[in-house]
Amino acid sequence: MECEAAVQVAPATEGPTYFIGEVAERTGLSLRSLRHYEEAGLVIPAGRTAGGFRIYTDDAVGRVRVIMQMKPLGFSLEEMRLLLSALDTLQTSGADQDQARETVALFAVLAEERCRHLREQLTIAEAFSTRLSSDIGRR
Amino acid sequence: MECEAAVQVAPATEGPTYFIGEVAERTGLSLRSLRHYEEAGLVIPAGRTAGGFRIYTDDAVGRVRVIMQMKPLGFSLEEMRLLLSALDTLQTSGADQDQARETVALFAVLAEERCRHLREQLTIAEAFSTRLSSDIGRR
DNA sequence: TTGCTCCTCACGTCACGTGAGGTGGC
DNA sequence: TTGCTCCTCACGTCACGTGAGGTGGC
Repeated sequence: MECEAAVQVAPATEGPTYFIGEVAERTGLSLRSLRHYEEAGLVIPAGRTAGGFRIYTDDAVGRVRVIMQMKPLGFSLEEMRLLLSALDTLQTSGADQDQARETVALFAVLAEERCRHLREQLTIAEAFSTRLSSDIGRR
Repeated sequence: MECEAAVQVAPATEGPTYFIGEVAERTGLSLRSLRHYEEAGLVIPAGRTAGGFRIYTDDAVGRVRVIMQMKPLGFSLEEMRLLLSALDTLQTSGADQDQARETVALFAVLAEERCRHLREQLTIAEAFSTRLSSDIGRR
């Protein structure tokens, strides 16, 4: 086997670290989803062990929670990536603050739209549920 | 080309008939979705023209509307097929009335569960939307 | 050393989207 | 006859699920 650059990265941040299974347990997601989120550039582990095990920090868990909040609103992983990136920029007080603020503002508008849509769907769903119940009773 | 049994089926039921485009317009679905629902056994056209055009009746439009109500609740097409079939049985007063009623009752329970879940998701989504708005304001 | 956890492919699935190339309806 | 609508493949996409075969962590 070639030396696949199994770099052991000591996480620069302090605090507890987790293997993928612990993150899955804390969030209720599958291992596959977490790996898929890494592939999509959404939740990158802070490092890897010498053996290749993903090392996550609390920051990663926080990002997963944002993803789980965006899911019901029907955002794509690519959209989530954009928002998470913008939120990062706002937090780290780096460059492109204005750009990031604009992106977050855009998502705030989108989120409200989707909330309205979700409320409509709930109304439809409740009507459907009621209809089914009455269908049973009818003879 | 072999005689592919291009059977011209005069719809037995009375009332207006539609080509697929008209059904799409009335329901807001794509042509592809309607064809997919036929493949899945959900919405079968009442017949075909000699040239192979799908002929839909108002009954089909009704079935599509049920599908669109079930969508927000996250039911699979297979589940929708089961429910539509059971509702058909209840309406046509044919055999297996009890079985059909049981199926509808099951779906009524599932629908209520899903409604609760949808309400939870809405709550989460609204909290997320609020958070985004406050993130913009913060400096 | 034994298990349990983790790893990377890589194909499968569900509900369609999206052309390509051809033909019917009025 | 001209257009617009419809037809059937058939491959693509998105967000993962699901093994297969192998190895790390304690």
